[in-house]
Amino acid sequence: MARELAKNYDPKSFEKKIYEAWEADGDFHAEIDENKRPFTIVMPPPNITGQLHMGHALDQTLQDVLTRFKRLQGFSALWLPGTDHASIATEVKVADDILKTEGKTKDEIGRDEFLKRAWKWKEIYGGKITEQQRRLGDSCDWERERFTMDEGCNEAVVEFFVTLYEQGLIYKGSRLINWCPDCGTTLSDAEVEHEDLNGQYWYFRYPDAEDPENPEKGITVATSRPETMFADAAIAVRGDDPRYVGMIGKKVLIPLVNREIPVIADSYPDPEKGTGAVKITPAHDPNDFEVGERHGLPQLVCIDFDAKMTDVSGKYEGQDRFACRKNWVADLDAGGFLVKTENVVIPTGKCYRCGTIVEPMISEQWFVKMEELAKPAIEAAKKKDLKHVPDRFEKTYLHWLEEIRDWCISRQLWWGHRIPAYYCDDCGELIVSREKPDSCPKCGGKNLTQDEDVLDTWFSSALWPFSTLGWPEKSPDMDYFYPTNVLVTGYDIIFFWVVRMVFSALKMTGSVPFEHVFVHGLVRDSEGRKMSKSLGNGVDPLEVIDQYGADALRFMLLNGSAAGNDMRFTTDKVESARNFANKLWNASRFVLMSVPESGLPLLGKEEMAKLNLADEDKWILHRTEIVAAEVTNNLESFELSVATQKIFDLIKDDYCDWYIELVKSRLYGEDEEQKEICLIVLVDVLSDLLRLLHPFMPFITEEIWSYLNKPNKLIVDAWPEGSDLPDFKEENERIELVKSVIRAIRNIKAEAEAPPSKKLTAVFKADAKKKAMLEAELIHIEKLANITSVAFADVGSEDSMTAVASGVEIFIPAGDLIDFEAEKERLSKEIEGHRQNIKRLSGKLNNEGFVAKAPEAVVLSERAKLAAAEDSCEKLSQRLRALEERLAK
RNA sequence: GGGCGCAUAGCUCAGCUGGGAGAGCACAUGCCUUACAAGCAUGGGGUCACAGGUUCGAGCCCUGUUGCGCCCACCA
Repeated sequence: MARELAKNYDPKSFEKKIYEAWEADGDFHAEIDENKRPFTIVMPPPNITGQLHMGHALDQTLQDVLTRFKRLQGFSALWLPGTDHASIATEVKVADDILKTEGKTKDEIGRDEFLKRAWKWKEIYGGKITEQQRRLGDSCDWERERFTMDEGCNEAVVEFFVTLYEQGLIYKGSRLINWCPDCGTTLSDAEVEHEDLNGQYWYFRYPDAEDPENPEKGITVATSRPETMFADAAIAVRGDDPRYVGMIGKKVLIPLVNREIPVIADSYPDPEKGTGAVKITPAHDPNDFEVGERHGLPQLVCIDFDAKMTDVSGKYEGQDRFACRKNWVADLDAGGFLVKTENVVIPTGKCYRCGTIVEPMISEQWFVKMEELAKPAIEAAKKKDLKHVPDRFEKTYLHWLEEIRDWCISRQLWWGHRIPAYYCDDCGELIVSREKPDSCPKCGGKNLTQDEDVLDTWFSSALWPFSTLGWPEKSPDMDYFYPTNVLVTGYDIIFFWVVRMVFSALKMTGSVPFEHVFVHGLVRDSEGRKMSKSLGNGVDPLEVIDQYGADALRFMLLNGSAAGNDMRFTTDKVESARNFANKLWNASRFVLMSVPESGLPLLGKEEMAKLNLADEDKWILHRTEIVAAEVTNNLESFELSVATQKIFDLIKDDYCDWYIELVKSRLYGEDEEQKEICLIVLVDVLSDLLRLLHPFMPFITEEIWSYLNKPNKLIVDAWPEGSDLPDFKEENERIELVKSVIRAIRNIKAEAEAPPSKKLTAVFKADAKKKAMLEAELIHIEKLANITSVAFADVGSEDSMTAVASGVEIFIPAGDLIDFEAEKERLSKEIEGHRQNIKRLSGKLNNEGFVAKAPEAVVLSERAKLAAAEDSCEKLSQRLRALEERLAK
């Protein structure tokens, strides 16, 4: 062959070139093709603010493997990429950037100008991440790339919002919400992270309104947030709590404030907790809010949106909530109202973006009513229309849906989809509409103002699997590619995103958005810690790619971690993957070097079977076929790491370590016909290996493929689907026998520390059948075990080292190399091993239960093992006795 | 308070529906053998956390225990 592979495997020299060729030729582009079956994955859109990290690398690699596999299988495989506008995260970054570079705040710059900057940001950083994805080898259809805030997505969001509103599933209301004082916006429940903080309970006495000076009277309550006392509306106790039954209906005073509040009976207080009496602050606690609703209590607000105290807090007005807490407690203590304190762990809600402690606030916001929407999503999982892989994650999914509360979707931000609601400036009428109305339908006024707020990012992400395919239009893509097949994502995002996509899709498209949810874990650092910016322990995938190549990184991420489990990133593993790539490179180089200038005839499997194939040819063809079938199976069941391991073994062990070595004698021999035959097989099997490995290591396989004079590129070639080759039973048996004999001889020689240059011969004692098998393969044994000559005899010379392999007794006359004491020990150890094996097996076979109940095949195979062990044991024992006699002399 | 995961070779981890444990790295020994020293060959090393149970048979299924980790939770 004219071209030879470069001497060294250097991924840098071809990865970029290969990717550009794929992209330029449109190999990633999926067309609607009625002759093909569709396969669709919609990519979880990375945030435009982000850099590609190891988590992305894993997530994307998994998707790419599935996509490339299906593409090779002949599907019209669509992997649809895109990025997410990431409302809060981006807004914070852009605002920081403006403050840093221009010294202006968001408000100073104004909404319109801010949005212009944000779009510019998007152009710069959104493009960065897609460049990084190209480095990884992502075979996604860039022609269909989308953005969660592009026109189509906006249309989908408006349609979704208006539809839900019209059906009464979106409402605006004054409810208790999570407020981040730092980000200045509401958060959904999912955006609040819980952390246990050391805190305390303060026990304060609320004096009896009728006898305020009497320290024996009144009610003591515990609180972890004393600063909310200014907004207390009642003290609640259980109606049947004997301690407080007499107080119900009476009034107490908020200490120092001296405002009267009632003592009410409610089911909420738990007599076991605290003092059994609870202060009720409807505007600052979700439970209290509900109690307040039940009893018609006033909703006083003592903390404002900046986390500062309001005017109901008297002299504390304007103080920060935590500063006030400190001062207020001191004042209460001085006033004699502090009964005691108790150190406790307080579960605290924090903003998932900035870590600020979330303040529950009462506020008028937009909500999605969840109960009705959640039901079909629960059903879909239970009916297995939606399948989680591994299935344990279904629990996470169901748990979230079953506990779900109404979803607060309005955000006090600018960067995002603006809520399609309009207010009439004249009469205050609220209009929700797909288009901005010309006039107020109620009063005819022309002055309409759109709601200032934008929607939660996840409100648009929820539509991603279908908004990207053209919905709400009845697009051909929707008909063909939807519902999608697989969603690949980390377990940390199931409730943020997966549940929302499912219920949104069921509502709007009438079907689940994807059939499988393929869940993966986190990539941790080498010590098992989460990679994080603050720890500075993140590993940049691009640096790894620069050093080892994208294929090595991908292979490392895929190999040796079970689905859904976290994995550790170590350079060891990347190196090992790179070494494997190097192995394949060199094996291919060897094959290509051997192919003649004139080329080889291209034969199909059936034609090849008619050639005068050697045993090893048939063996490797068979092995490849078996592994191809297994790997297909593994990939279809999402067992990607098992699949990589099998391909690894096939290439390294079977092809490189055995087949290539077995074939060398013919390749370097004189028989031109045999030379050509083994080259045909070498190339054919190599082609299949490249096909099998391509989804995992796309670059190196495509690069090597380009040297094989194939009519098309590997990426669009075909998956090895199996053929009608016979099973080559006898040939395989012969090769396995040869392998085991070679291993035994190598073992003996290694034990004797014989250098390979030492000329040694071998004598075999074998029955007629095995003798015939071995005679047919002698050349291999001589070459691979480094033996100068082999003879068959009934007994080996006394100064031989001995082993038994598959019933063949092997004698290596080693003369001066033998240390007889060591040889004796070696034999004894070997015999002991066999004896234990015999004991175990015969025990098993003497067990009537086993013989009666175990499958026949198992019994037969155990019998065969026993016979083999007895045979080996017997032969080695004879040998040992002879050795001992000789030593005795 | 509820749920989930993990415990297998010195280290990092595989092990599909139960039929006597594998890989990579590390270690030891011998090799520059014309694809590969980013390599080749060979070897050592495991009561599969513990205790019960089911089964002819358990790393795998059931129950309990211990240790580590994660998630959820309205947090007097």
